[in-house]
Order: sequence, then structure tokens, then C-alpha cells
Amino acid sequence: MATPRTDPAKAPSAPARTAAGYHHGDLRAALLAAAELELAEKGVDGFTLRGCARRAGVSHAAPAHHFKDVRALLTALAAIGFARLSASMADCAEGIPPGGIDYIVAIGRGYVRFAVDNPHLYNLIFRSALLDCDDPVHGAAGDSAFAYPVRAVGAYRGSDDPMSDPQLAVEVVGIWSMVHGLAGLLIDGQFSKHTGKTQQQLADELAPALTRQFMEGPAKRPDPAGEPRC
Amino acid sequence: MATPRTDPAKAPSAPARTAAGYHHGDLRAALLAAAELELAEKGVDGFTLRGCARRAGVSHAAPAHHFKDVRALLTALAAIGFARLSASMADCAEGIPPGGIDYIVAIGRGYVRFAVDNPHLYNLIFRSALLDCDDPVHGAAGDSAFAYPVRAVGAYRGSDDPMSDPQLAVEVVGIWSMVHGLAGLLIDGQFSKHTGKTQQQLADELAPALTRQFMEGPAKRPDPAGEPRC
DNA sequence: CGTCGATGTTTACGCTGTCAAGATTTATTC
DNA sequence: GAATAAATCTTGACAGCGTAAACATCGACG
Repeated sequence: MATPRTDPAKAPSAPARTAAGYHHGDLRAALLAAAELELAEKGVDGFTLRGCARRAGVSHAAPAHHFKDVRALLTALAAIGFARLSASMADCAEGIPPGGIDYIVAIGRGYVRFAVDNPHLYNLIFRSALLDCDDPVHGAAGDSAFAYPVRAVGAYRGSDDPMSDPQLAVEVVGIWSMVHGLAGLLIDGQFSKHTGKTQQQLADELAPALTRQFMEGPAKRPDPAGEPRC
Repeated sequence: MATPRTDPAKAPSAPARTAAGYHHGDLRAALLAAAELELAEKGVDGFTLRGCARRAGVSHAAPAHHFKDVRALLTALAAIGFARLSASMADCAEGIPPGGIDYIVAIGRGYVRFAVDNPHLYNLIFRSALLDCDDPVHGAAGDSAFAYPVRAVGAYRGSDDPMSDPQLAVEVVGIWSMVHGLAGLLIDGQFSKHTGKTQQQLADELAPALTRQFMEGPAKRPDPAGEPRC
């Protein structure tokens, strides 16, 4: 037609094949970025493949060349989310040596904090009906995240492979269930509507309190000490 | 046209306005029943208002006279689900007097068991993006379910209003989070794929173990005693 | 008996995901 | 270097969805 797509900045500057020198440049990455925006704005249930295409500035059928399905796109996005979840746990645990209760607490706080900060992405991760759970990338990202509480409990109990010991496996499952449930209820607003506090506040208060009580037993009565920030 | 709808069994037998004597009889209830089937077969993400109408044998626009939205229909279904969740907890706690740890354990088991037995209905309950959370019926049903762990922990700690005591509130939130997270992870298949056990088996093993450890602290080493069934 | 409101149906609209066919650009091969 | 193949993007189409408006039918009530 009259206006070729590669009109502006067709320059041969090739720093790393990033900019416009191709049909689009790197539509796959652009679609993933657009999908993350779409997810953050519309939520999982309002997510739309055509909306992602519009955001990326391509036609509605263009994504099919990079993702077989909308399911494939969501699965790739969920893998990214899993990696971010792992990173959040690693961030909160930085500088804290494994083996103590503080390490488990930090892992739990990193987990819940990620969920509260990225509710839609967190929801996507566990919406297995929408994902291709056989995808190896997604599976590996999930296992990698699951390894954090496993390692934390293992170090605390002095075991290299806590999942092989039934009693320690129960503790791992308990920690994982607790932070997972807390994250889900916080995101859903089940607690904030009763207390009036922020989700972040609740996350930072509750995640440590719950993990501590589960690993060490109910606290004694007086304990008005502040919790240090992540 | 040629075939009027009320051809067969137009009989004036009016036991309780149930059968076909009306336009449909009681389409609202029929739609709710159809919606439960649709949900159980297709899951929340495959749920379709037109599918419900087909199941009920009416045109796709008929539900609009009984439910403003698909959201209103789902909200009504979620309220039913909340009531069933409460009933499941009550069932499992029958005959167990409040005040002991066994009562809390029973509540937790009833909670997780309901989730595992009705995964799609359980998922719907907490899919607040799809529901009208301002609906008073749904809100009351939710509060009624939330009251179970509140009462259980309150009786255990000898408090009439545990939510007013910060430390007891943390314990209520912990129990609720734990069973909620365990239910979610079990339904998602995050555990069964690692262990090979049934979801029901895992629910009956893990729910008591987790609630016990949270309320009483980590168990001592040897404890190979079987758990009685619900 | 006639009117009216409640209940269902039909039709239509815009939206979605997916597919097939055509156009355009890049890569490869002789 | 030109011809050919492959990858990429667009256009158009289709069925299915939720919703709304117009129309039809039935029970009830004056």
C-alpha cells in the first residue's frame, strides 16, 4: 500500500537485532509484554488474545505464528510468573542464612508479597485449567519455585531431602499450603474487608506470624516486638 | 407453530406447583440445577449461560427473566456452594464437642474434603472477579462458613470472640489459610503428581496433620497412629 | 371476557478464538 | 545476483458467546 510498516527508523543500527529491522522485530517478546499488561489491567477472566494483538499493534491473527493457542501464550506467561515468584522469595531471603526460622519466614514473606503485588499474575499461575501443564518450561519453573520451601524446611530440620521423610514432607506441605492460602485469601479481599488494613500490611504481618507458629508452635502470650522489613 | 410446548402431561395434577402446569414450572430452580451440572462438567472457565439454558430446555435468552446476568446466576450458585461447604464442616464435626483439638481437626477435614469432592464449585466460590460480592445472600453464606473456624479456635482457646484478640485472630487466619491453601493445591494437582496418592487420601491425611501442627506445635518424632475416618 | 404482567422465543449486535487464503518480507540456494 | 523457499503478517470468514430489544404466549385478575 502507500505506507510501508517499516517506515520509521529502518536504520541499520543493529545493537542486538532488537529494533525494527524485521517484519516486526521480535513479536514474540512484544506479545508477552502486551499479555502481561492485558493481564494486569483486565485480570485473568478478562484476558483476550485479540486485546494482546491490538496492544502489540498487529492483526488479530498474528499471534498464531508465535503461540499455537491462547493457552500457549498464557502458559508462557505463567512460566515467567513462576520465575518472578522464585525471584521474590530469593530477594526476601537475601542475606539470611538457611537453617534458621528466619529463613523460612523470609521465604514465606517473599511468596505472599509477590502474590499481593502481582495478584493477576499469581492467579494465572495456579489456573491450571487455562494452562498447558505438560509444557516443560512451565513445569520446570513451577518445580523451581516449589524448591524454595523444600530447601528452607530441609535446612531448618537438617535434612538434605525433606520430601523423603514423611514428617518433614508434611511440614513442607504445611508451609506451602499456608502461604498459598494466605495469598489467595488476601488477594480475594477476604481479610481486608474485615480489618481495614492494606493487603501489603496484612501480608507482612501475617506471613511471618503464621510460618513461625506452624514451625515453632503457638507463641507465648507477650511478644510486642516489631518485625523488620524485608 | 405446529407443536405447542405443553403437549405432554398437561394434567392438572398440582402437587406443589412442581411439574409442568406453568410456562415451565420453576425455571429459576431448574437453571440453578442446570448450572451446577454445567459447572461440574465444564469447570468455571468452560461455564456458559447458553449451555445452562440448553440443559434446562429453554431458549438462550430465557434466563434473563430470572437472573440479570451470568454473574447473578454464578453468584447464586456460589451462595449454594458456601452453604454446602458449611454443611460439610458441620457433618465432619458431628458428635465432636467443641473445645478440643479434635473439633478443629474435624472442621479442617470437612473443609478440605468438600473442596476435593466439589472442586469446580469450590473454585467458583473464591472467584470473586466473576461474582457479585455485594450480594447479601452470598455475603451471608460466606460469613456463615467463615464462622466455623472462628468458633473452633475460640472454643479451643476459651474465647467467645477470638477475632477481637489479635493473637487468636492470627490463629483463626492461620487455620483458614492452611485449609484453603491445601484445598487449592490439592485440587490443582500440585501434590498428587508427586506422591501418586488420591486427592481424598491426601486430604484426609494432610488436613488433620497440618491443623494439629499449627495449633499444637511440631509433633514429636514417633507417632504411627492411624487417623479415624470422618 | 378483556386486559395486563410475567415468562419465553426470536432476532440481532458486537465480541471472542480459530482457521484458511492471500500478501509481504526475509532467508536460502543455485 | 536472481529465483525459490520459508517465515511472518493481514484479511476475511465461521461458530459460539453474552446481552438487549421486539414479539409471542400463558396465567391471573378485574
